[in-house]
Amino acid sequence: MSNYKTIEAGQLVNIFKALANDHRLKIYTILTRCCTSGTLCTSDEASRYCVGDLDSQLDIAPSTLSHHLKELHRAGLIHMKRDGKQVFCSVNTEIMQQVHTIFSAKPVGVTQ
Amino acid sequence: MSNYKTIEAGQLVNIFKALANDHRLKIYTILTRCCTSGTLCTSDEASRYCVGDLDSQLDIAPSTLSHHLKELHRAGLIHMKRDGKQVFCSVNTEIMQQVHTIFSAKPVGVTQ
DNA sequence: TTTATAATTCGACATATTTCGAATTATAAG
DNA sequence: CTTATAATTCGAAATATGTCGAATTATAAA
Repeated sequence: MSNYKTIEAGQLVNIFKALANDHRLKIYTILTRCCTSGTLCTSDEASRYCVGDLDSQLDIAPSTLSHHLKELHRAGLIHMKRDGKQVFCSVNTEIMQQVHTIFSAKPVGVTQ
Repeated sequence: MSNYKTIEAGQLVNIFKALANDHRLKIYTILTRCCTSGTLCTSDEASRYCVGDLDSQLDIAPSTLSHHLKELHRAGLIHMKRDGKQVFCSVNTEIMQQVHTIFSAKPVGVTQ
């Protein structure tokens, strides 16, 4: 009935599953920080990190990181794009917006 | 440095863990719906459901529901208060507000 | 006090998740 | 073509989570 965007309940639970892990939440947090605190930033200049750069901040095996990135990607939380030998990751700001909406209003914007 | 409220990273992961399950997300969604769609509602009149009422909507054993409610409560997402033989549950709107904040701005409001 | 109702705790079992190392794929450089 | 670098896939092992039924606790009613 409503004409604003909603997240389907099944997808929402996958989003929470994806963020329900220390390493994945840290990855998402790193990708979410696009600029230094106190500086200005526009919403669409999300930061890009290649997998190797993330790995250096995480103390887990590359295969484990790869698995976690796949989970975040499956949930639609991040973008992944190969550029030469490297794969670059960035947040999906659109999904971020929608999750934001869910926590903002009652009744919640979830279709069942 | 900032003087607005933040959620500590460890708590945040527990919040996501709590919501990362079909049954628990449904419980939270039920509690979040304080009024019928289209009617007015003020933010602090969150609905109260007793455990038995939730159970009738969920198709799980009472012991399982009890376990899930404990998880939601541990994460700080819901309040639980006994009134006679029954225990009534309602959302913690303050936490809801804080999670909302996390998805609204970059850099995110998480202390590490 | 005894009985009934509401909810929780406990222990056991099944399923899912996390993690790693080894092997593999993708790409670029020599 | 061969070698090096970046990342992924696969299989196995350890840990965590979800589920139930039986027993227990809390409260109210008879």
